[in-house]
Amino acid sequence: MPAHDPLNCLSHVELFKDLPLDLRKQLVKISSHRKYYKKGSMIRQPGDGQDGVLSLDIGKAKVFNITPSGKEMVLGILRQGDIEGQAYLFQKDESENFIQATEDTWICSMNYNDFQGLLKKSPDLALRLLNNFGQRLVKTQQNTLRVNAMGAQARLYDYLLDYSKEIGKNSFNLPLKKKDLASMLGLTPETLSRELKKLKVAKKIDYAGKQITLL
DNA sequence: CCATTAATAGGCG
DNA sequence: CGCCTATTAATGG
Repeated sequence: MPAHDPLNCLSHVELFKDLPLDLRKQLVKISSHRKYYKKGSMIRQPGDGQDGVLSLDIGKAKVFNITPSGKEMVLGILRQGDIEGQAYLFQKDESENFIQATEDTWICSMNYNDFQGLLKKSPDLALRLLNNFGQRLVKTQQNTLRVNAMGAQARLYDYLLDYSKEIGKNSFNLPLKKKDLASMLGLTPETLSRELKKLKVAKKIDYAGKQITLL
């Protein structure tokens, strides 16, 4: 792995990408850069005492929590350039969720207080953060709606359409394991597997393994 | 190889 | 539809 360029790392994050140079330099100063997390290791979990916002530099991670009945509920996934932890701007609590690396992953993180100090200096940054947070809210609401009001096949198909739209391709690889996708959609892996097959038979999609194509 | 995890299939409530 | 179990595929040492 080549030497890490802090400025380059920030360029992966849409939130920071176009900030004035001096602000980005300040961001670099207050960040901890490219912490390595082996595949399968926990990046964060409740009660670990970590705070602040983090950005995923390289790799992939899933955000989830455990339901009262002891089952894992996947809330979402983080891909390159995604940030997580804005919630600490609005509530002082530590993370209630688990974040686990699903691949070998490098994380850059920023201390909460330092980050907030920078926010005060940059209305631009604050505005972007707010928008980013708002987008996430919409996504969360959409998914809640899906889980509550749609049947299994409908919410699976809806998710696929959504994701396809997000990355701008109608053929793609699932960014999660199917069991994790099932968890995120509130399905069992078995149901997901069956509904995928039904969609295939119905000629709405085609797939092989994680490779999905919308028809 | 063996062990573990993921994906799929089939049966049942 | 979820839960359970069995079989198979894929992965890792």
